[in-house]
Amino acid sequence: MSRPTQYDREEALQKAMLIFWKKGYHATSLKDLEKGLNMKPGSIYCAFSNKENLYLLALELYVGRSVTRFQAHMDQAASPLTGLAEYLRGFARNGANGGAPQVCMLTKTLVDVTSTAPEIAAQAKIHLKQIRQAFADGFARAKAAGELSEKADCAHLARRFQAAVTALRFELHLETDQTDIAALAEDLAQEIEALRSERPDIAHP
Amino acid sequence: MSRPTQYDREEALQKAMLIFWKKGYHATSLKDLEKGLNMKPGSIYCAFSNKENLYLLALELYVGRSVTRFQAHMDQAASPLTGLAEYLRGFARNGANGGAPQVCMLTKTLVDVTSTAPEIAAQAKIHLKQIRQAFADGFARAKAAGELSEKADCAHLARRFQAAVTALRFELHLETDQTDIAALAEDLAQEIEALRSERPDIAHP
DNA sequence: AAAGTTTATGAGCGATCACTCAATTAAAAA
DNA sequence: TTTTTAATTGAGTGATCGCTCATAAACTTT
Repeated sequence: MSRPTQYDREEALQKAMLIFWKKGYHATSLKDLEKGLNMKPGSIYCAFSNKENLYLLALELYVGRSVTRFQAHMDQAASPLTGLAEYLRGFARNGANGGAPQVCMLTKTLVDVTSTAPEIAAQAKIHLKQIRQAFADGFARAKAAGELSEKADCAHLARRFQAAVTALRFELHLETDQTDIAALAEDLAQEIEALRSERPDIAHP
Repeated sequence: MSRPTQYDREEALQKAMLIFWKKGYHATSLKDLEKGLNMKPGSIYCAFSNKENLYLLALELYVGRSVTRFQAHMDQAASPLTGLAEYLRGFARNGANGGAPQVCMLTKTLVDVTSTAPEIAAQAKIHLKQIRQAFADGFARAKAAGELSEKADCAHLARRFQAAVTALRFELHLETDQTDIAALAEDLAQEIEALRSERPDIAHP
């Protein structure tokens, strides 16, 4: 079976993700990665093929974690709709989810590479859709729990929710005052809670 | 007075802005600019000092136009609050303001350069604040017209409005279906109109 | 025309880019 | 131990990066 790898692939990938997330695709050089991963160029290419592929893998890791975190949050929420609203408030609390006060990596990717690396952009759009689907599932749960009107359009609400998340995370990126972010998050959270159906248990006509 | 310049400075600057806006700061090379402006490297540096300075000038041009366009829109609106709501709907209509279906250049800048070109990021934040102030002025006009409660916090509303614009323009960037963008814009516009005070002419207690 | 002044030119600067590959090293298998 | 197999290395690839500067060109003034 020959010589085993010296690095931990998962660990290297996670480091790469953080570097890419912080600096962006174009601004991150192989030198940055060599230093950050503590790997020589040859090893990086042996392990991850090339910069673009490494970036795609980093994106995948990012999305997987995001979805997992969101679902974990929803599972421990008092109710689906409350969970969604709280998810927005959460951005204002800890300084950010996972300790990284930044734009969503997918947003950053799409802004960075849409006109220069279309394949990466296409993949990022797919990932955004995955996350939006997770949000839609959350709204569907709220509907099933009678918190939303039967007529509520979950896909539509999910897009709006994602827009709110995007905007909030962009404010985090700007390092806007904590107070102002909290106020914005509170506004957006209340918009979600305002969707709560007044008649929680009416079946269709 | 010696040899006159061959190029039109304003025109060159506008072209540079469009190139930077499309590709971003890092991804735009001097070659791109040489081609786009039809100027040789020496001339570009003679006219605009360096890439960073040219970018800052392009940003300034962008912001000036954005503010002007917003104010022109507000001046011809039926009422301030209606104008604000219509401004959001406007993004869904023409495919974008000025024919450029993209993220706001300031958003793009901040995502692109915050961790790699701090001076540009700092300037972009100042510009964002300028625009937010223009939005706040719009809300102040609405308040003066009795469309908003006396207690309304214009600065706070302006930040929320700007967040809505950011999110909407990001959707434009994604080339989301026209229908979905229109639905999102309509939602956001209605949130603005929902602020309309039911008692338009009550002075303070 | 000649002198003076400013702009335009583009080959080329050193630095850095993403990336390669022949040589070396380290482990498992024989 | 020897052989086999794969991982690691890092100097070096050509391309491109932002940028410079000596020279040529175009205009006004004398």
